[in-house]
Amino acid sequence: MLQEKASAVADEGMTVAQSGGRPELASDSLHLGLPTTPSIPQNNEPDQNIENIKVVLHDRELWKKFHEAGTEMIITKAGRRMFPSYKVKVTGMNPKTKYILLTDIVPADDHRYKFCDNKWMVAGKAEPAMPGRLYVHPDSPATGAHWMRQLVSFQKLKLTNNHLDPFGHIILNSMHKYQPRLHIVKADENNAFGSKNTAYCTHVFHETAFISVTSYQNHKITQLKIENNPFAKGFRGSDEGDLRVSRFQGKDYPVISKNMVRQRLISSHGHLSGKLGAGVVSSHPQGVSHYQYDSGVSHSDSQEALSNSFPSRRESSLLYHCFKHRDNTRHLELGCKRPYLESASAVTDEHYFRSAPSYDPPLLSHPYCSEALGSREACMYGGMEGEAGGTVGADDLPAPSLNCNMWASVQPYPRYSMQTVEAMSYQPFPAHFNSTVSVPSVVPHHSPSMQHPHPAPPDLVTFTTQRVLPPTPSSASSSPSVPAPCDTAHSSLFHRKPGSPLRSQRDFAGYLTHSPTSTREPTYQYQTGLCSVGPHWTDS
DNA sequence: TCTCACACATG
DNA sequence: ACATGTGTGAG
Repeated sequence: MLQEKASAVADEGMTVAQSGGRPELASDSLHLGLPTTPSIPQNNEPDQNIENIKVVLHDRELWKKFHEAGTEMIITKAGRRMFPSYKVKVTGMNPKTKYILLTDIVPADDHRYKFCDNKWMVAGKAEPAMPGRLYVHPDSPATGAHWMRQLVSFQKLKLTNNHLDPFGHIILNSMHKYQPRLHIVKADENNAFGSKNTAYCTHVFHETAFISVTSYQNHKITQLKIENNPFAKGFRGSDEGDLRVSRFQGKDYPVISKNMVRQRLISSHGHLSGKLGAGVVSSHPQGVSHYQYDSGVSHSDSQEALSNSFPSRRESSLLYHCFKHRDNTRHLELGCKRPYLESASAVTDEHYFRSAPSYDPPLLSHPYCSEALGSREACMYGGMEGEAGGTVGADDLPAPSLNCNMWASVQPYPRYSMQTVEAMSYQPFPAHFNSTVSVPSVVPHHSPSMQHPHPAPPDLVTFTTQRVLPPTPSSASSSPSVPAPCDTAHSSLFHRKPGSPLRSQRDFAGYLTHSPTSTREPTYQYQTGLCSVGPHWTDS
């Protein structure tokens, strides 16, 4: 089950994310001695809790190795897991409070890349973002005690390049750079998302950024995968690093792959010196704080540690921000445990990526499906024929039986603004979401222009928050060439339907995304609701 | 660039 | 034994 031991976790270098208003370097030593806010009783101040949560990236050293070489993640039609897998150690939660942990993967910039001369180069403008989907950890919602008990693994999350993916996997464009993010949402029944005190935090470990590919480009990456991924053991050389016996095509003699040869020819080139961004922090009085941490890599010798084959703005730093939703509206129930949802990263228009070194739109609108399902099973999706035993989630859990469809959007915020979440308005999540609603067929992800927003579903949840300013302007801009933070983000949450075997995949064909909002609005809007999806994608 | 069947890996 | 996660290399 757990490949990793808790003890091992503690010792590994990890990037620590911590809130609380003070910036800290995410050095290995940090998370060990940090006191949790002493004066605050965890039981009384939920919002405080979320700020006290610390998250450490598991296996950070491995992530760093990949990062230094320019991490690549394979994306396939059927969905491919990430390796290294995304696992975190969480501390500082209120043991009794319930939280929902989820991840999403947002564009890291607005470029398309190509691998030339053994290095990644910008090859043009990015394709319109895919519908952003969220991967909700299958254990969600669960108590703080549960999450803190052991590593939280998102290893079952899968990436796909199929724009019409029916499995709920996270959809990405090949040859684009992405940044995984972790979101922790307080899901206490007394403070369900959307309620006055609901809060969530977003943690970003920059060493987990990667470029999606359909086949590995950099042989260094291939080797790292082979050397470290147990499933690729078969490709490991007996002793010689590069030699291996081909078991294919009946060959039984040592062979050297093309990649190896190519790689060797090009081999030596350090190139690129990544630069460690200084830890930067900024917080907003209103309750939103947005931190950027240094990776914890020593500034001295490892300047190049961060160098990696692809251009990157902020190497190895951790970005954290926490939002307190201060609205005074009703709240949603959080009873759904399902891994994938639409996220806030979908692109809306051409300006989308333009801005964003800190593409970190506050994402969530998280209307959870109603409670009808209390069990974990209930939340796993149905229609997972392709999935192993119905485990789509991170950890062997049964399929959900919910049928929810959500739609949400987030407005972009200015690049250098501080994050603030102010007003939120929201409407109750439709009850029928729980049941078996026929899901619309496909998302008309009218790519770029969101001019004509998808008609808002009758019942939708809308959160409007005030625009937030990114923490630091150029904070770690080691690469000026990579500009922009995402201006826009909108998210759509996807809910699977109950495990109805027959309807499975097809019915799911659509999740949706689409954001009606203009990129210039000063506020964010999160909307959720049922929506139908259009049949075509203009992918390109 | 991308897709597929394949041998071999985990669990 | 089975289901499923790997990179390969031809197409």
